[in-house]
Amino acid sequence: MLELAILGLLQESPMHGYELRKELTAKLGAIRAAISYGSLYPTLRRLQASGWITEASATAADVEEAPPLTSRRGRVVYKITADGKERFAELIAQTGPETYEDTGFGVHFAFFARTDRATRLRILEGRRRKVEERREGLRDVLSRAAERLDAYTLELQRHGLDACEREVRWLEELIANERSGRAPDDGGPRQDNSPPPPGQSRKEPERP
Amino acid sequence: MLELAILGLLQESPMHGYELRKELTAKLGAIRAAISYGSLYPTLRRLQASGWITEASATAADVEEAPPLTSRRGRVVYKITADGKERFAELIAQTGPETYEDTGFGVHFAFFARTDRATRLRILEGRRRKVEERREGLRDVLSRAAERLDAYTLELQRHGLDACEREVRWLEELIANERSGRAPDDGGPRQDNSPPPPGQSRKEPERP
DNA sequence: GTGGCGATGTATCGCTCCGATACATCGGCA
DNA sequence: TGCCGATGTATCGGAGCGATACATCGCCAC
Repeated sequence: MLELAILGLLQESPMHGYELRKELTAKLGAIRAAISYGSLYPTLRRLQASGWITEASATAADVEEAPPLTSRRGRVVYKITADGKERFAELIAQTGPETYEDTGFGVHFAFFARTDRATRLRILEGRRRKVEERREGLRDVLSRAAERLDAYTLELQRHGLDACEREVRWLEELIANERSGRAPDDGGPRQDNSPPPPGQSRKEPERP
Repeated sequence: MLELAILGLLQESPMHGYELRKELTAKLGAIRAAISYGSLYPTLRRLQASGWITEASATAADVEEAPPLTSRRGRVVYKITADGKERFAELIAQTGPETYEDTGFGVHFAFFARTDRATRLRILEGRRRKVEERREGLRDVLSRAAERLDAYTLELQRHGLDACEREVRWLEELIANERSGRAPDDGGPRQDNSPPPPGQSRKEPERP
């Protein structure tokens, strides 16, 4: 998942680790806590070994005349390669079981602007199915096993059930919007060729 | 976290691995997917090595007195020890940063019936703080960095923000109930000294 | 009766990711 | 001048997951 997110961000512009983490946090803040460096750096190394990204030290220009005695460690700027872009396209389009899990879904959704509509629909519907299953599981527990559980546990289940129901409704809306050709926050359908979907975004919405 | 959950469940009755997983799924279904055996068995081994639980093979004789749905199979039944109960009490009362994380909070909450009121309040307030911080982070992104993000990413943030606001409200209610001495789903206050939380539970609510 | 099949049951392996920790540089300001 | 918080790179141990393997049980179709 991290691999996908990193490739997606580097596609927008080259970055060094610290920056990458901040952008990652901003983009994925809704679905997970800040990424750990213990995940980030090893993943960057792996991506580099696979040839999806390259390293371009920023020291040369920055420090050129005064790097002397102290072991000045330059920032390492990572840049996506052509292979990396291919890899991203492959990852973003392929859907497996974990695509519908909380984190997996969130990451895929965060890059929907770079995903084609058919894939978007597939993912939204897969996620809906997943959340519906979870919802049914919670309903079962609440109706069939309620007497075995204490009041706090039941309250937890109720809260979880509520969250599931809300998410399903949210997904239904998104699916309906996709089918009718609207962007997530547009007010209505578009049948003309005016400024495409993005609402207030300055990023290109569909195939970049 | 798994350690705490297993000790908590085994406190109610001895169980074998498969059963434990099912109970775990029922109890924690609202906060996490089914536990993996790749986590469960190694943890059981660790708990056993530490002396918190003991292994009691359920063969012939055992099965006859407790004949649920199973038969005489080479199952391994785990049972909590006195040390294990102490360990559980220690874990359930101690709060660290991860106590307020999604999973950590959920597990602690699921055993609130075995937690004293002061600790319950501490945890609920810590969690509220955590979720509020998350909420502020999302608001910041939505107000300050909105133009940098595409419509889908923004929609994700909005949905996350909504979930945060809801959870804070939920926590406020729970905190108010705790302060006024009500169980999570009771209809009114209690000013006598009858058993604190249990609602309709048949389980003993406080120190067993 | 017997063959298959889904539920029950125990177990391991490789992997991803996290949290803690260490260390170094930078700009500002007291 | 000295301190501090933000920036920045990096590793280590461990928790938990998903895939996989394998064995037994109860039951129903053939």
